[in-house]
Amino acid sequence: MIEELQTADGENGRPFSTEQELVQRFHVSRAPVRQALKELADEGYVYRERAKGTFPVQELPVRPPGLELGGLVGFLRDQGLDCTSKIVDTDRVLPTENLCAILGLKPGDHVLKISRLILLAEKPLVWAQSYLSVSEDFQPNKRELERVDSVFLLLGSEQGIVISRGDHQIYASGANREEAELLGIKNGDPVLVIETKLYTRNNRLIGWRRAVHRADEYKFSFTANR
Amino acid sequence: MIEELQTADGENGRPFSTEQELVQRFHVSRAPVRQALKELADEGYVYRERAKGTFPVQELPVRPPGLELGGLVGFLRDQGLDCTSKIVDTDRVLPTENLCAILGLKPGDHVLKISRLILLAEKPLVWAQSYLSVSEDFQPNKRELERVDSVFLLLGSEQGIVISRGDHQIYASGANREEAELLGIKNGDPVLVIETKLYTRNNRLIGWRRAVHRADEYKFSFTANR
DNA sequence: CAGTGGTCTAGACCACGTA
DNA sequence: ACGTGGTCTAGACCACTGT
Repeated sequence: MIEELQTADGENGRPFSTEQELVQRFHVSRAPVRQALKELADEGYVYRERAKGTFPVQELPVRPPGLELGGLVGFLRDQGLDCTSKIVDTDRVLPTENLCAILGLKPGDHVLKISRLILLAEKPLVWAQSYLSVSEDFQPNKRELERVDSVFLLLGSEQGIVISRGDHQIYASGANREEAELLGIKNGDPVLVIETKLYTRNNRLIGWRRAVHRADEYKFSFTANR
Repeated sequence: MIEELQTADGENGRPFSTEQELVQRFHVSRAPVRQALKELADEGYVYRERAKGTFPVQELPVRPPGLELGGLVGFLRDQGLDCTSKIVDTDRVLPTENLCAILGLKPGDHVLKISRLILLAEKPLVWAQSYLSVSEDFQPNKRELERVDSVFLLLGSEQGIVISRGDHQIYASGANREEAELLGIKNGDPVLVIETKLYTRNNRLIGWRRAVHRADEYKFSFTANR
């Protein structure tokens, strides 16, 4: 029902449309109409006011990127940008003490490390390192990883593990030597760091990700409602 | 109904609770139960799988801050932190050319400028400048602004204007002279900048905000589902 | 197969703005 | 007084998962 409503409301567009009208127009009961309107409201296409009505939100030109987990390359490419990614390194490694603490691992546990450089027009944009606490038989090679552009998709299809939530920390910092070298900037230049704890649907902490972004030319955009 | 469910599900807690059980336990029909469960799922307290059941998400200790619009001081204070704010400056001003373009203003229109410094334990943490395209009769003084900790609350109570959405851009940069001075850091030190376009419920672009955060000691945290 | 959540019907009453 | 969205009742059928 929601799909029909989206198109239909796009057509007649601006003025408004009450639940009653939609019930009659689509010959359905009130429940699906309400659900559809609820979803449209949640997504920011309309806003609703009790006793007043439902009003379309005007001129939302493009849907903002939002905060996808591990879909940056695909997103940028969808925008028509020349975005590629290159696996710097991937291996099963012993986590550092710090990482053990974050992920609650025992010393001796191994994690899958994936270090990836995302390039925009051949120029380094982001250096992302993911550490995943997953079974040993999930060890994709470089070629596979570069093909899918995100480990998380592979995790879903091969292991049935869905990353459903991320706790993000964003901060600015100065690039250290390694970061500067990979990103092609100078030591101490400002960088934007996003660190994310990754959770599955049942809230199991399954990994951690650290993404270092070039400060110039990169702005991280998203929309927050409410 | 949702409130009862939250407490009730907190009690019996871990195992699970089907819609049917809740219907019987609370002597209500399925609709409100479903709505309540939907909300709990949206907020990340439970996750639901078709034909399997509803499962509580384990150990969500504190609700993450999220991206409140203009509630930072209050939020930090709620955490028990010594957070205060100081109005650096407030006035009706002529927007710069750049700001005119962003807000779609005509030259000659005035905007309300509010420059505020947020301090954590007496030390500068964030410098936030808000520019609001609002009626002339809304001109709160410094005292009022410092009392409420956010212009947005005043906007709601005095003008009935609700800020319901923000388009954020986050990036790292080096502090310029003015920023460095206000934040007590050195010129060129990394800072985290959050620029936000502010929208009302009917999607009218009503203002713009630029917040410059000290890079050290400050991490911007939030949670993204899906 | 029985049980789950996802969707739907066809009603009902309420709180709240607008006129 | 009327129309709006918010909430609720009491049913129904379906797709899917587990046994």
